[in-house]
Amino acid sequence: MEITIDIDDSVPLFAQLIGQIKQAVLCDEICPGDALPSIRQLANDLELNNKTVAKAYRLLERDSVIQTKGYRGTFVHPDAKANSTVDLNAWVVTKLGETIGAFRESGVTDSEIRIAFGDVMNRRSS
Amino acid sequence: MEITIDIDDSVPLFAQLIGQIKQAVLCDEICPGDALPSIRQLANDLELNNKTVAKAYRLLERDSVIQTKGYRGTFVHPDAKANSTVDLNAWVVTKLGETIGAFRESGVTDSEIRIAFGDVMNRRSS
DNA sequence: AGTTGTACCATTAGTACAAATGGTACATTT
DNA sequence: AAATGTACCATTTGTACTAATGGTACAACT
Repeated sequence: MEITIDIDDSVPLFAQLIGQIKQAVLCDEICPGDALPSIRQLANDLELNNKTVAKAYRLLERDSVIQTKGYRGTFVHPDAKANSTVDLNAWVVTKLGETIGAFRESGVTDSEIRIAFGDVMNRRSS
Repeated sequence: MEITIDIDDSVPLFAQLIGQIKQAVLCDEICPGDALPSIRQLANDLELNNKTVAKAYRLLERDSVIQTKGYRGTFVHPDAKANSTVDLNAWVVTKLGETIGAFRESGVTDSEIRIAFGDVMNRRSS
């Protein structure tokens, strides 16, 4: 499995990582059960910070593309192939687009939408 | 009708204006058909910039609280009282809260929600 | 002992936007 | 001529977030 990171790309590093690992799963370069390099090791190979790789792994595990088994390492999830095609973000964008579209048609200002968005995001996290 | 603007308030100046005019409508201090001070005049009285007052008037007209009749001036909308209680922003916050709540329950990161939000907002404005 | 994922502490640089200000100009009515 | 709402040009200040970096520490396994 070859992973290439382009620092000059506008796509965030952790996002590039996620994309390439998903791609590798879809192309059968890595199969369910296969072990993935450890966070520290991959970070070292790609000359990235541990946190950057850890962030990618965290997101990949949430999407059930990989499975972390504590001290035993990280492995490709059994349903990785199916879950790599399911783009959670695409669903969020679509759903959010519908909602915001309705606002705009009602004459709500983009500025007001942004403010409301900020309120909603801050109220629940505190 | 007395309007008080507090520069030190965290509430934006134009928002204070909107709130106070709506309040004046609800309290019958100003009634449908009444003339409102012109943008320039009100800005002068309150020591605000023309644009700030114009912004408030623009939003108030969108909400059908006031009615601008070009060169003849600005007047209180016939349905002002009803429209002053309808808070468009509250509806936006509620609806947006439901949508975002669903995202969060699906494990979507706040960060990802923000990114998706940014994508949606930029798609149509450009 | 060494490695695993993970959780805290923190800072830096960059981006994006809100809010407000300022000036100029227009068409149209009184 | 004066006033109306409106539209465009622009800048400044402050905030808030992202992305990435760095360091330290933990419990549990090999």
